[in-house]
Amino acid sequence: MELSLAEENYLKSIYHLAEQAEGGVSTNAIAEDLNTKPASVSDMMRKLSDKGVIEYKKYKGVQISDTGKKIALSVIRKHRLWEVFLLEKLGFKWDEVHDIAEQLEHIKSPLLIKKLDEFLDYPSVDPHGDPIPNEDGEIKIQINYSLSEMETGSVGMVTNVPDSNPALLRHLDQIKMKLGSKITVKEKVEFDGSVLIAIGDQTPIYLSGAIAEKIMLKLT
Amino acid sequence: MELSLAEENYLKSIYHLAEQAEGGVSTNAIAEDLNTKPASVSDMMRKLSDKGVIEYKKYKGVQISDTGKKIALSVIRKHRLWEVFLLEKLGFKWDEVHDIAEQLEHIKSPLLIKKLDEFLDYPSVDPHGDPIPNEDGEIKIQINYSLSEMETGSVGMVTNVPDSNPALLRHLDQIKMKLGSKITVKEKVEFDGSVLIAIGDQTPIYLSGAIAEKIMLKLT
DNA sequence: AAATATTTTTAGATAAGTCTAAATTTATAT
DNA sequence: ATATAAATTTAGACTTATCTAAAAATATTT
Repeated sequence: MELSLAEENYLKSIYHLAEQAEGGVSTNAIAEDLNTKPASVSDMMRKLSDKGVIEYKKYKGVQISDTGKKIALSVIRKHRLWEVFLLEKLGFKWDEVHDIAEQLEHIKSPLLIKKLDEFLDYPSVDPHGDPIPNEDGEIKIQINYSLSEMETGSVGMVTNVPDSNPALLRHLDQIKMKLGSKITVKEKVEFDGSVLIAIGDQTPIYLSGAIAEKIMLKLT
Repeated sequence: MELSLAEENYLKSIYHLAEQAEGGVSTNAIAEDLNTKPASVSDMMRKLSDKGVIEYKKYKGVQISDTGKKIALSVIRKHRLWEVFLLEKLGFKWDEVHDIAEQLEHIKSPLLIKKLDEFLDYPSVDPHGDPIPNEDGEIKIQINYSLSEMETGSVGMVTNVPDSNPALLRHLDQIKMKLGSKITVKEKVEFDGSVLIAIGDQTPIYLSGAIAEKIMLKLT
Protein backbone atom coordinates (compact mmCIF):
# COMPACT_ATOMS: atom_id res chain seq x y z
CA MET A 1 0.00 0.00 0.00
CA GLU A 2 1.26 3.43 -0.96
CA LEU A 3 0.67 6.23 1.51
CA SER A 4 1.20 9.92 0.87
CA LEU A 5 3.87 11.86 2.70
CA ALA A 6 1.26 13.43 4.99
CA GLU A 7 -0.30 10.06 5.74
CA GLU A 8 3.07 8.56 6.60
CA ASN A 9 3.76 11.41 9.00
CA TYR A 10 0.44 10.98 10.77
CA LEU A 11 1.06 7.27 11.12
CA LYS A 12 4.53 7.79 12.50
CA SER A 13 3.23 10.33 15.00
CA ILE A 14 0.47 7.98 16.16
CA TYR A 15 2.96 5.16 16.54
CA HIS A 16 5.29 7.26 18.69
CA LEU A 17 2.48 8.68 20.82
CA ALA A 18 1.02 5.21 21.35
CA GLU A 19 4.41 4.01 22.59
CA GLN A 20 4.39 6.45 25.48
CA ALA A 21 0.83 6.89 26.74
CA GLU A 22 -1.12 3.65 26.97
CA GLY A 23 -4.66 3.50 25.59
CA GLY A 24 -5.84 5.37 22.52
CA VAL A 25 -4.06 8.43 21.14
CA SER A 26 -6.01 11.68 21.34
CA THR A 27 -6.75 14.04 18.48
CA ASN A 28 -5.20 16.98 20.30
CA ALA A 29 -1.99 15.09 21.02
CA ILE A 30 -1.53 14.30 17.33
CA ALA A 31 -2.34 17.88 16.34
CA GLU A 32 0.25 19.22 18.75
CA ASP A 33 2.89 16.71 17.68
CA LEU A 34 2.45 17.53 14.00
CA ASN A 35 1.94 21.27 14.43
CA THR A 36 -1.45 21.12 12.88
CA LYS A 37 -5.04 21.71 14.04
CA PRO A 38 -7.37 19.17 15.65
CA ALA A 39 -9.84 19.65 12.80
CA SER A 40 -7.23 18.52 10.28
CA VAL A 41 -6.48 15.49 12.43
CA SER A 42 -10.13 14.45 12.51
CA ASP A 43 -10.26 14.56 8.72
CA MET A 44 -7.14 12.49 8.40
CA MET A 45 -8.27 9.93 10.95
CA ARG A 46 -11.30 9.13 8.81
CA LYS A 47 -9.02 8.68 5.82
CA LEU A 48 -6.49 6.48 7.59
CA SER A 49 -9.29 4.45 9.13
CA ASP A 50 -10.80 3.84 5.69
CA LYS A 51 -7.42 2.57 4.56
CA GLY A 52 -7.28 0.19 7.50
CA VAL A 53 -4.05 1.46 9.04
CA ILE A 54 -5.70 2.69 12.25
CA GLU A 55 -8.73 1.82 14.35
CA TYR A 56 -10.77 4.91 14.98
CA LYS A 57 -14.03 5.58 16.78
CA LYS A 58 -15.27 9.16 16.88
CA TYR A 59 -14.44 10.93 20.13
CA LYS A 60 -12.62 7.83 21.37
CA GLY A 61 -9.08 8.31 20.14
CA VAL A 62 -7.17 6.05 17.78
CA GLN A 63 -5.12 2.86 17.91
CA ILE A 64 -2.71 1.84 15.22
CA SER A 65 -3.50 -1.40 13.38
CA ASP A 66 -1.00 -4.13 12.57
CA THR A 67 -0.72 -2.97 8.97
CA GLY A 68 -0.30 0.59 10.21
CA LYS A 69 2.38 -0.41 12.67
CA LYS A 70 4.32 -2.12 9.93
CA ILE A 71 4.23 0.97 7.75
CA ALA A 72 5.19 3.27 10.64
CA LEU A 73 8.12 1.03 11.50
CA SER A 74 9.33 1.00 7.93
CA VAL A 75 9.33 4.81 7.91
CA ILE A 76 11.14 4.84 11.26
CA ARG A 77 13.65 2.35 9.89
CA LYS A 78 14.38 4.64 6.96
CA HIS A 79 14.64 7.69 9.20
CA ARG A 80 17.15 6.04 11.50
CA LEU A 81 19.27 4.54 8.74
CA TRP A 82 19.54 7.95 7.10
CA GLU A 83 20.53 9.46 10.44
CA VAL A 84 23.36 6.98 10.73
CA PHE A 85 24.44 7.83 7.19
CA LEU A 86 24.41 11.57 7.83
CA LEU A 87 26.38 11.25 11.03
CA GLU A 88 28.89 8.57 10.16
CA LYS A 89 29.47 9.13 6.46
CA LEU A 90 28.80 12.81 5.90
CA GLY A 91 30.11 14.05 9.24
CA PHE A 92 26.99 15.83 10.46
CA LYS A 93 26.61 16.69 14.12
CA TRP A 94 24.15 14.99 16.41
CA ASP A 95 21.74 17.89 16.39
CA GLU A 96 21.74 18.51 12.64
CA VAL A 97 20.51 15.18 11.34
CA HIS A 98 16.89 15.07 12.42
CA ASP A 99 15.33 17.56 10.01
CA ILE A 100 17.13 16.16 7.00
CA ALA A 101 16.26 12.58 7.90
CA GLU A 102 12.66 13.76 8.21
CA GLN A 103 12.76 14.47 4.48
CA LEU A 104 14.84 11.48 3.42
CA GLU A 105 12.60 8.98 5.20
CA HIS A 106 9.91 9.49 2.55
CA ILE A 107 12.01 8.48 -0.44
CA LYS A 108 10.31 5.50 -2.02
CA SER A 109 12.68 2.70 -2.98
CA PRO A 110 13.03 -0.54 -1.05
CA LEU A 111 16.23 -1.32 -2.94
CA LEU A 112 17.74 1.98 -1.85
CA ILE A 113 17.17 1.16 1.81
CA LYS A 114 18.53 -2.34 1.38
CA LYS A 115 21.72 -1.01 -0.16
CA LEU A 116 22.02 1.82 2.34
CA ASP A 117 21.71 -0.67 5.18
CA GLU A 118 24.47 -2.75 3.66
CA PHE A 119 26.65 0.32 3.05
CA LEU A 120 26.31 1.28 6.71
CA ASP A 121 27.15 -2.28 7.75
CA TYR A 122 23.76 -3.13 9.21
CA PRO A 123 23.65 -0.78 12.21
CA SER A 124 21.32 -1.74 15.06
CA VAL A 125 20.84 1.70 16.60
CA ASP A 126 20.64 5.25 15.27
CA PRO A 127 22.78 8.18 16.48
CA HIS A 128 20.35 8.81 19.33
CA GLY A 129 20.71 5.19 20.40
CA ASP A 130 17.21 4.26 19.30
CA PRO A 131 17.01 0.76 17.84
CA ILE A 132 16.55 0.45 14.08
CA PRO A 133 13.65 -1.86 13.08
CA ASN A 134 14.60 -4.61 10.64
CA GLU A 135 13.01 -5.14 7.22
CA ASP A 136 10.10 -7.01 8.77
CA GLY A 137 9.38 -4.22 11.23
CA GLU A 138 10.82 -6.05 14.22
CA ILE A 139 12.50 -3.89 16.80
CA LYS A 140 14.81 -4.83 19.63
CA ILE A 141 13.82 -3.49 23.02
CA GLN A 142 16.49 -2.94 25.61
CA ILE A 143 15.93 -2.00 29.23
CA ASN A 144 17.13 1.52 29.75
CA TYR A 145 17.30 3.73 32.79
CA SER A 146 17.17 7.47 32.82
CA LEU A 147 20.27 9.08 34.29
CA SER A 148 17.97 10.86 36.72
CA GLU A 149 16.86 7.60 38.31
CA MET A 150 20.31 6.03 38.77
CA GLU A 151 21.91 5.75 42.19
CA THR A 152 25.11 7.33 43.40
CA GLY A 153 28.06 5.15 42.49
CA SER A 154 26.35 3.30 39.64
CA VAL A 155 27.95 3.10 36.21
CA GLY A 156 26.22 2.95 32.83
CA MET A 157 26.63 3.44 29.11
CA VAL A 158 24.67 6.03 27.14
CA THR A 159 22.30 4.21 24.80
CA ASN A 160 19.73 6.77 23.90
CA VAL A 161 18.69 10.41 24.03
CA PRO A 162 15.00 10.30 23.21
CA ASP A 163 14.75 13.97 22.29
CA SER A 164 15.77 15.84 19.17
CA ASN A 165 15.90 19.30 20.71
CA PRO A 166 18.89 20.95 19.03
CA ALA A 167 19.87 22.97 22.11
CA LEU A 168 20.03 19.78 24.16
CA LEU A 169 22.03 17.87 21.57
CA ARG A 170 24.45 20.76 21.13
CA HIS A 171 25.03 20.86 24.86
CA LEU A 172 25.74 17.14 24.96
CA ASP A 173 28.19 17.59 22.12
CA GLN A 174 29.78 20.41 24.07
CA ILE A 175 30.40 18.28 27.16
CA LYS A 176 31.61 15.44 24.92
CA MET A 177 28.85 13.06 25.81
CA LYS A 178 28.24 10.57 22.98
CA LEU A 179 26.43 7.32 22.53
CA GLY A 180 28.50 4.67 24.19
CA SER A 181 30.04 7.10 26.68
CA LYS A 182 30.71 5.56 30.10
CA ILE A 183 28.92 7.50 32.85
CA THR A 184 29.64 7.28 36.56
CA VAL A 185 27.18 8.89 38.96
CA LYS A 186 29.24 10.70 41.61
CA GLU A 187 26.60 12.61 43.53
CA LYS A 188 22.87 13.32 43.47
CA VAL A 189 21.69 16.76 44.54
CA GLU A 190 18.46 16.32 46.41
CA PHE A 191 17.39 19.97 46.21
CA ASP A 192 16.90 20.24 42.41
CA GLY A 193 17.49 16.77 41.05
CA SER A 194 20.77 17.66 39.38
CA VAL A 195 23.57 15.08 39.28
CA LEU A 196 27.34 15.10 39.31
CA ILE A 197 28.69 12.68 36.75
CA ALA A 198 31.95 11.66 35.18
CA ILE A 199 31.93 11.04 31.43
CA GLY A 200 34.62 8.46 30.80
CA ASP A 201 37.75 9.73 32.48
CA GLN A 202 36.84 13.42 32.22
CA THR A 203 36.55 15.73 35.21
CA PRO A 204 33.09 15.31 36.77
CA ILE A 205 30.48 17.94 35.91
CA TYR A 206 26.97 18.81 37.06
CA LEU A 207 23.93 18.22 34.88
CA SER A 208 20.49 19.63 35.70
CA GLY A 209 17.62 17.25 36.41
CA ALA A 210 15.97 18.34 33.17
CA ILE A 211 18.95 17.12 31.18
CA ALA A 212 19.58 13.99 33.26
CA GLU A 213 16.02 12.94 32.59
CA LYS A 214 16.66 12.85 28.85
CA ILE A 215 19.72 10.65 28.98
CA MET A 216 19.08 6.94 28.84
CA LEU A 217 21.69 4.43 30.01
CA LYS A 218 22.11 0.73 30.21
CA LEU A 219 23.84 -0.54 33.34
CA THR A 220 27.31 -1.99 33.06
CA MET B 1 13.18 31.51 -3.02
CA GLU B 2 11.46 28.25 -2.18
CA LEU B 3 9.74 26.40 -5.00
CA SER B 4 7.44 23.44 -4.64
CA LEU B 5 8.41 20.03 -5.94
CA ALA B 6 6.14 20.46 -8.96
CA GLU B 7 7.54 23.90 -9.72
CA GLU B 8 11.09 22.59 -9.55
CA ASN B 9 10.24 19.83 -11.98
CA TYR B 10 8.69 22.23 -14.46
CA LEU B 11 11.73 24.45 -14.27
CA LYS B 12 14.10 21.56 -14.80
CA SER B 13 12.11 20.39 -17.79
CA ILE B 14 12.09 23.86 -19.34
CA TYR B 15 15.82 24.16 -18.80
CA HIS B 16 16.53 20.84 -20.52
CA LEU B 17 14.17 21.53 -23.41
CA ALA B 18 15.66 24.98 -23.93
CA GLU B 19 19.12 23.39 -24.17
CA GLN B 20 18.13 21.38 -27.21
CA ALA B 21 15.70 23.37 -29.32
CA GLU B 22 16.62 27.02 -29.69
CA GLY B 23 13.98 29.69 -29.18
CA GLY B 24 11.12 29.46 -26.71
CA VAL B 25 9.94 26.17 -25.28
CA SER B 26 6.43 25.12 -26.29
CA THR B 27 3.60 24.21 -23.99
CA ASN B 28 3.11 20.87 -25.68
CA ALA B 29 6.76 19.94 -25.36
CA ILE B 30 6.69 20.56 -21.62
CA ALA B 31 3.45 18.64 -21.24
CA GLU B 32 4.90 15.66 -23.07
CA ASP B 33 8.16 15.76 -21.12
CA LEU B 34 6.38 15.83 -17.77
CA ASN B 35 3.58 13.42 -18.69
CA THR B 36 0.97 16.02 -18.03
CA LYS B 37 -1.59 17.94 -20.09
CA PRO B 38 -1.05 21.23 -21.96
CA ALA B 39 -3.79 22.85 -19.86
CA SER B 40 -1.85 22.10 -16.68
CA VAL B 41 1.28 23.56 -18.24
CA SER B 42 -0.50 26.81 -19.12
CA ASP B 43 -1.61 27.17 -15.51
CA MET B 44 1.87 26.57 -14.21
CA MET B 45 3.47 28.96 -16.68
CA ARG B 46 1.40 31.80 -15.27
CA LYS B 47 2.53 30.85 -11.78
CA LEU B 48 6.21 30.53 -12.63
CA SER B 49 6.06 33.77 -14.58
CA ASP B 50 4.56 35.58 -11.57
CA LYS B 51 7.47 34.29 -9.52
CA GLY B 52 9.93 35.63 -12.06
CA VAL B 53 11.66 32.36 -12.89
CA ILE B 54 10.49 32.27 -16.50
CA GLU B 55 9.53 34.78 -19.18
CA TYR B 56 6.20 33.90 -20.61
CA LYS B 57 3.94 35.47 -23.20
CA LYS B 58 0.71 33.74 -24.01
CA TYR B 59 0.88 31.59 -27.14
CA LYS B 60 4.56 32.46 -27.55
CA GLY B 61 6.33 29.79 -25.55
CA VAL B 62 8.59 30.32 -22.54
CA GLN B 63 12.19 31.20 -21.84
CA ILE B 64 13.87 30.55 -18.55
CA SER B 65 15.07 33.63 -16.63
CA ASP B 66 18.46 33.98 -14.95
CA THR B 67 16.97 33.29 -11.53
CA GLY B 68 15.13 30.33 -13.01
CA LYS B 69 18.25 28.97 -14.61
CA LYS B 70 20.08 29.14 -11.32
CA ILE B 71 17.36 27.19 -9.56
CA ALA B 72 17.18 24.59 -12.35
CA LEU B 73 20.92 24.12 -12.24
CA SER B 74 20.89 23.67 -8.48
CA VAL B 75 18.30 20.91 -8.87
CA ILE B 76 20.35 19.34 -11.66
CA ARG B 77 23.44 19.56 -9.46
CA LYS B 78 21.65 17.69 -6.69
CA HIS B 79 20.31 15.09 -9.10
CA ARG B 80 23.75 14.34 -10.53
CA LEU B 81 25.53 14.25 -7.18
CA TRP B 82 22.99 11.76 -5.88
CA GLU B 83 23.47 9.66 -9.00
CA VAL B 84 27.19 9.51 -8.33
CA PHE B 85 26.48 8.50 -4.75
CA LEU B 86 24.07 5.76 -5.74
CA LEU B 87 26.44 4.33 -8.30
CA GLU B 88 29.76 4.65 -6.57
CA LYS B 89 28.87 4.22 -2.93
CA LEU B 90 25.77 2.05 -2.93
CA GLY B 91 26.65 -0.08 -5.93
CA PHE B 92 23.61 0.63 -8.06
CA LYS B 93 23.65 -0.12 -11.76
CA TRP B 94 23.69 2.59 -14.41
CA ASP B 95 20.05 2.12 -15.29
CA GLU B 96 18.69 2.03 -11.74
CA VAL B 97 19.78 5.42 -10.45
CA HIS B 98 17.65 7.86 -12.39
CA ASP B 99 14.28 7.37 -10.70
CA ILE B 100 15.72 7.45 -7.21
CA ALA B 101 17.77 10.57 -7.93
CA GLU B 102 14.58 12.13 -9.25
CA GLN B 103 13.24 11.92 -5.70
CA LEU B 104 16.43 12.77 -3.85
CA GLU B 105 17.02 15.94 -5.88
CA HIS B 106 14.16 17.65 -4.05
CA ILE B 107 15.57 17.26 -0.53
CA LYS B 108 16.02 20.74 0.86
CA SER B 109 19.33 21.26 2.66
CA PRO B 110 22.26 23.17 1.21
CA LEU B 111 24.53 21.75 3.90
CA LEU B 112 23.60 18.22 2.88
CA ILE B 113 24.67 18.84 -0.70
CA LYS B 114 27.88 20.50 0.41
CA LYS B 115 28.77 17.51 2.56
CA LEU B 116 27.68 15.01 -0.07
CA ASP B 117 29.88 16.74 -2.64
CA GLU B 118 32.82 16.52 -0.26
CA PHE B 119 32.08 12.88 0.55
CA LEU B 120 32.11 12.04 -3.16
CA ASP B 121 35.37 13.94 -3.58
CA TYR B 122 33.97 16.73 -5.77
CA PRO B 123 33.03 14.79 -8.91
CA SER B 124 32.79 16.79 -12.15
CA VAL B 125 30.50 14.47 -14.10
CA ASP B 126 27.62 12.15 -13.22
CA PRO B 127 27.42 8.45 -14.14
CA HIS B 128 26.00 9.37 -17.56
CA GLY B 129 28.98 11.65 -18.14
CA ASP B 130 26.92 14.82 -17.85
CA PRO B 131 28.80 17.63 -16.13
CA ILE B 132 27.77 18.55 -12.59
CA PRO B 133 27.09 22.29 -12.12
CA ASN B 134 29.02 23.88 -9.26
CA GLU B 135 27.45 25.69 -6.29
CA ASP B 136 27.10 28.86 -8.31
CA GLY B 137 25.31 27.10 -11.14
CA GLU B 138 28.28 27.17 -13.48
CA ILE B 139 28.58 24.19 -15.77
CA LYS B 140 31.49 23.02 -17.87
CA ILE B 141 30.68 22.42 -21.51
CA GLN B 142 32.74 19.94 -23.46
CA ILE B 143 32.53 19.30 -27.18
CA ASN B 144 31.15 15.87 -27.75
CA TYR B 145 30.48 13.84 -30.84
CA SER B 146 27.88 11.19 -31.26
CA LEU B 147 29.29 7.78 -32.10
CA SER B 148 27.04 7.81 -35.15
CA GLU B 149 28.84 10.80 -36.65
CA MET B 150 32.40 9.55 -36.17
CA GLU B 151 34.50 8.33 -39.04
CA THR B 152 35.96 4.88 -39.62
CA GLY B 153 39.28 4.57 -37.86
CA SER B 154 38.69 7.35 -35.33
CA VAL B 155 39.13 6.72 -31.62
CA GLY B 156 37.25 8.34 -28.73
CA MET B 157 36.32 8.07 -25.08
CA VAL B 158 32.74 7.70 -23.87
CA THR B 159 31.77 10.83 -21.99
CA ASN B 160 28.04 10.80 -21.96
CA VAL B 161 24.88 8.86 -22.68
CA PRO B 162 22.19 11.51 -22.75
CA ASP B 163 19.33 9.13 -22.27
CA SER B 164 18.01 7.36 -19.20
CA ASN B 165 16.14 4.60 -20.99
CA PRO B 166 16.70 1.52 -18.80
CA ALA B 167 16.75 -0.91 -21.73
CA LEU B 168 19.51 1.12 -23.38
CA LEU B 169 21.57 1.39 -20.21
CA ARG B 170 21.19 -2.30 -19.51
CA HIS B 171 22.42 -3.13 -22.98
CA LEU B 172 25.47 -0.92 -22.56
CA ASP B 173 26.17 -2.64 -19.26
CA GLN B 174 25.85 -5.95 -21.04
CA ILE B 175 28.44 -5.12 -23.69
CA LYS B 176 30.70 -3.67 -20.99
CA MET B 177 30.58 -0.12 -22.26
CA LYS B 178 31.16 2.36 -19.45
CA LEU B 179 32.01 6.01 -19.13
CA GLY B 180 35.65 6.37 -19.99
CA SER B 181 35.66 3.32 -22.26
CA LYS B 182 37.94 3.67 -25.30
CA ILE B 183 36.05 3.20 -28.53
CA THR B 184 37.55 2.51 -31.95
CA VAL B 185 35.31 2.78 -34.99
CA LYS B 186 36.13 -0.18 -37.24
CA GLU B 187 33.42 0.03 -39.89
CA LYS B 188 30.35 2.03 -40.78
CA VAL B 189 27.45 0.20 -42.42
CA GLU B 190 25.90 2.54 -44.92
CA PHE B 191 22.66 0.62 -45.31
CA ASP B 192 21.24 1.13 -41.78
CA GLY B 193 23.72 3.38 -40.03
CA SER B 194 25.02 0.70 -37.70
CA VAL B 195 28.68 0.68 -36.72
CA LEU B 196 31.30 -1.90 -35.87
CA ILE B 197 33.29 -0.81 -32.86
CA ALA B 198 35.88 -2.12 -30.47
CA ILE B 199 35.42 -1.29 -26.80
CA GLY B 200 38.91 -1.16 -25.31
CA ASP B 201 40.59 -4.40 -26.31
CA GLN B 202 37.41 -6.44 -26.63
CA THR B 203 36.33 -8.21 -29.79
CA PRO B 204 34.57 -5.71 -32.08
CA ILE B 205 30.78 -5.76 -32.11
CA TYR B 206 28.02 -4.14 -34.13
CA LEU B 207 25.80 -1.42 -32.69
CA SER B 208 22.63 -0.20 -34.41
CA GLY B 209 22.41 3.40 -35.55
CA ALA B 210 19.76 4.05 -32.90
CA ILE B 211 22.20 3.11 -30.16
CA ALA B 212 25.25 4.76 -31.74
CA GLU B 213 23.31 8.01 -31.82
CA LYS B 214 22.94 7.99 -28.06
CA ILE B 215 26.61 7.51 -27.25
CA MET B 216 28.65 10.67 -26.91
CA LEU B 217 32.42 10.61 -27.19
CA LYS B 218 35.27 13.01 -26.96
CA LEU B 219 38.07 12.46 -29.47
CA THR B 220 41.40 11.17 -28.23
C1' DA C 1 -6.60 34.30 -48.55
C1' DA C 2 -9.92 31.05 -46.85
C1' DA C 3 -10.47 26.83 -44.82
C1' DT C 4 -8.67 23.53 -41.95
C1' DA C 5 -5.64 21.78 -38.52
C1' DT C 6 -2.85 22.40 -34.60
C1' DT C 7 -1.55 24.57 -30.50
C1' DT C 8 -2.60 26.97 -26.53
C1' DT C 9 -5.52 29.02 -23.21
C1' DT C 10 -9.68 29.48 -20.37
C1' DA C 11 -13.50 27.73 -17.69
C1' DG C 12 -15.09 24.71 -14.55
C1' DA C 13 -14.37 20.42 -11.80
C1' DT C 14 -11.83 17.29 -8.70
C1' DA C 15 -8.71 15.53 -4.93
C1' DA C 16 -5.45 16.24 -1.10
C1' DG C 17 -4.46 18.69 2.75
C1' DT C 18 -5.14 22.36 5.43
C1' DC C 19 -7.67 26.17 7.99
C1' DT C 20 -11.49 28.88 10.94
C1' DA C 21 -15.76 28.99 13.10
C1' DA C 22 -19.63 26.66 14.80
C1' DA C 23 -21.78 22.52 16.59
C1' DT C 24 -21.52 18.43 19.20
C1' DT C 25 -19.83 15.20 22.51
C1' DT C 26 -17.37 14.04 26.63
C1' DA C 27 -15.22 15.35 31.04
C1' DT C 28 -15.03 18.11 35.24
C1' DA C 29 -16.60 20.88 38.96
C1' DT C 30 -19.63 22.88 41.81
C1' DA D 1 -27.14 16.48 38.52
C1' DT D 2 -26.57 20.42 36.22
C1' DA D 3 -23.45 23.91 34.58
C1' DT D 4 -19.21 24.81 32.72
C1' DA D 5 -15.05 23.57 30.46
C1' DA D 6 -12.40 20.91 27.31
C1' DA D 7 -11.98 17.97 23.45
C1' DT D 8 -13.57 16.60 19.12
C1' DT D 9 -16.10 16.72 14.96
C1' DT D 10 -18.57 18.96 11.13
C1' DA D 11 -19.34 22.53 7.75
C1' DG D 12 -17.60 25.47 4.62
C1' DA D 13 -13.64 27.70 2.57
C1' DC D 14 -8.87 28.00 0.57
C1' DT D 15 -4.56 26.44 -2.01
C1' DT D 16 -1.98 23.49 -5.04
C1' DA D 17 -1.87 20.69 -8.78
C1' DT D 18 -4.20 18.32 -11.75
C1' DC D 19 -7.93 17.08 -15.35
C1' DT D 20 -11.66 17.45 -19.42
C1' DA D 21 -14.13 20.10 -22.59
C1' DA D 22 -14.72 24.22 -25.01
C1' DA D 23 -12.96 28.57 -26.82
C1' DA D 24 -9.42 31.30 -28.85
C1' DA D 25 -5.14 32.06 -31.23
C1' DT D 26 -1.72 30.64 -34.44
C1' DA D 27 -0.04 27.68 -38.39
C1' DT D 28 -0.66 25.12 -42.46
C1' DT D 29 -2.71 23.75 -46.66
C1' DT D 30 -5.05 24.12 -50.70
